[in-house]
Amino acid sequence: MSPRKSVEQELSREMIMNAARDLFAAKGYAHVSMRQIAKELDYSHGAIYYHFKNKAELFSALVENHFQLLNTELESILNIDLEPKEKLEQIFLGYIKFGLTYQSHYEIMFLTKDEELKNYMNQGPYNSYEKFAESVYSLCGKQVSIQDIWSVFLSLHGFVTHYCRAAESFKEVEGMANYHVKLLLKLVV
Amino acid sequence: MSPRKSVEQELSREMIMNAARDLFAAKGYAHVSMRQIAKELDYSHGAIYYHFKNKAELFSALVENHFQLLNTELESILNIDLEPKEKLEQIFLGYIKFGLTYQSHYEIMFLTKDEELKNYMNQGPYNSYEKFAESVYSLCGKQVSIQDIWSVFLSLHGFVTHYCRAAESFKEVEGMANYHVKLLLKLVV
DNA sequence: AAGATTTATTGACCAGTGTTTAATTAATAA
DNA sequence: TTATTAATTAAACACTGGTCAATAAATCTT
Repeated sequence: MSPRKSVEQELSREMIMNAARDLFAAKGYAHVSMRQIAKELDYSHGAIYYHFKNKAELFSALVENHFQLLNTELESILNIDLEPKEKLEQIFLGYIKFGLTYQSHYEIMFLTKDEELKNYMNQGPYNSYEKFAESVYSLCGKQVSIQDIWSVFLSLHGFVTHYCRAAESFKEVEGMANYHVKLLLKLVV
Repeated sequence: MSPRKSVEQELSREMIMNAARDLFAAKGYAHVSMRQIAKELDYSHGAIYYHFKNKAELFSALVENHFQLLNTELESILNIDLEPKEKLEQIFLGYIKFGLTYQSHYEIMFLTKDEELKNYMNQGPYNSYEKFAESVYSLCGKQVSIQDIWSVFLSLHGFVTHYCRAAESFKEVEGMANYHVKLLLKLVV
């Protein structure tokens, strides 16, 4: 029996999450096994259960993380010193950039179909949208309706979703993204 | 051993596809087994293999079907006697309606992540988009660019995708759909 | 009615799954 | 140095999955 290996860095929740994230994103929740994740890390699959109760909990820890990241990104754009309209544009673009830069995250956050997982999801999507909507609302003055914001959000979501499925990087579609954003901007200002 | 049952209607490709469609849509490709499909039909799992080579082939037969249906729907809207602008609106709305009425189909057509399945997909999505884009182009005159059409398509796609994931019926979101469509219409006329 | 053909059932195979458990070892504290 | 604790492993359990060969029944053909 091969003994517990002596390593400088023990297995950690973070290491597991990093490995799991990529796998989940690439193949989807159902197609990734605990054994695969463990293999990626060069540990035995049982080891993961020391750090996470089960597969679903590991997954939901990822989701939690990703929504935080999105919120941070949006927040930081909000803090840049720009004209409202410019800022709005950057928010739109920032949303797309986030989605396509962290496709793995985005898939997990918004494109998960699995019923079992939905039970593990919390307020994440709702909170992130709230933040987005409030930002947009405050940047456009009053002449924009809640519905308009929602429509714009869905339109951005459509862009990200499509290119996520095609697995294209943000760089590859940056031109298109700029165009899309400029077009949508017309709807709210 | 229970004998082969005598029925007035033998198992057919169509019957299998009908059962499979709903299951695939509800749970996704990976979560549906040949045994489940068979159970739904009250046949043994082996029977399906007489009609389809394997699971992937059954799935791709569905996809083929669904794109045809979408094309037919768009075609029939095109043939209604309406003002260009009205027609355009109906096309947009028709797309959403299709997506949410046949959520099963839509999932399979545009939201399938599975790599294995992608190999089985043909020109379906491309052809359907072509039809959509040409219709839009011809209905708006020349002042609309290819890029604009693509952006609008992605925006419709975003709407459908979101409500597909939430599993809401077209009736439930019809008001929202109308609003979304009217908004997008501003971008092309 | 007999035989040939088509369609279904069964059961087995093998590969894979999430999870739990009992060892077992490495690191740490006393 | 020893005892203790934390981390890891291998093995087992109890499944589910797709696929297919053997077999049987129903139907069609003659």
